[in-house]
Amino acid sequence: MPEMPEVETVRRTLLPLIKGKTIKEVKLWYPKIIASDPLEFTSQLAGKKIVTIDRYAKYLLLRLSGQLTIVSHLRMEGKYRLVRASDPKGKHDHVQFVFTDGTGLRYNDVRKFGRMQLVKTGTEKIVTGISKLGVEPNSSGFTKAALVKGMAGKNKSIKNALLDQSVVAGLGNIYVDEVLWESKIHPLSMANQISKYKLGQLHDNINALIALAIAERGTTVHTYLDANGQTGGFQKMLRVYGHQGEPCQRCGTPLEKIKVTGRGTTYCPHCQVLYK
DNA sequence: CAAACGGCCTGGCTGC
DNA sequence: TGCAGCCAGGCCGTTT
Repeated sequence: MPEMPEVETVRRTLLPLIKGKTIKEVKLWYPKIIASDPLEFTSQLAGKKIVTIDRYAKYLLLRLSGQLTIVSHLRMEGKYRLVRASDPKGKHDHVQFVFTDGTGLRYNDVRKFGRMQLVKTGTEKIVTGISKLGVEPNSSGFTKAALVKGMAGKNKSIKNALLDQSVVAGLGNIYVDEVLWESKIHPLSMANQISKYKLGQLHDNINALIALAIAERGTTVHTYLDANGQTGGFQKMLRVYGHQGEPCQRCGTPLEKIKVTGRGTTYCPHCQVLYK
């Protein structure tokens, strides 16, 4: 499940594969992946060149000539890879950008959750999800004060508040569990009841964890691969996610797995403090 | 307005 | 072996 470190790794590995290439045509094998008008998507992209790739939180922004941007969200299992355009379509290949040099950028997504949308560059905020995003870890806007203020307005669990993207943008289920363990905060703690001091620690841990995960090229737990088909390396550093029943690495207490508003949540019942 | 919840999807796993 | 049922979970639209 790509979260911000995985999406950043995709951005870095994909860019050199496609930068400067010109789109000849777009094949939509499963049009529902396109959140904007599919016909307009294919017609507008013909003849456009890949200029660069940016990222905002978990969104990839493919910058094209003609002031166009493809906003792409991989959701759970979306993947990009470069192929020969004539290669047979795989079972879960849904979109192909055919380049003038005979190669093709394939979008593959087993669960079909991912979405792409074509917007005019600079108007990305018209995309529903982007309009509601808070600040990214390790960005200038992500200050301790911003985290404290954001959480003060959240009458829900810290787990839920970190997953909703409106205060901190880019964390998903894995890194939220990891950072709450690191910060010794129980996932069911109410976001607006956690002390300023504790939120300060959480802030520092979010920045450190995300930076480390990006340096490790993300986490592969189920099916995540970068644009070169490589796995990440952070999974070996996970402390709680996927380790339910094993002893906490700090205190030895068996880690527990619970549901927090429908999401699997692993934590240490002994050393993660409940604020309520 | 914020919070909660069902739906979207397929494959892997469990239990009968 | 077959198969129903559950789980994985980010985000969106709808309801509360």
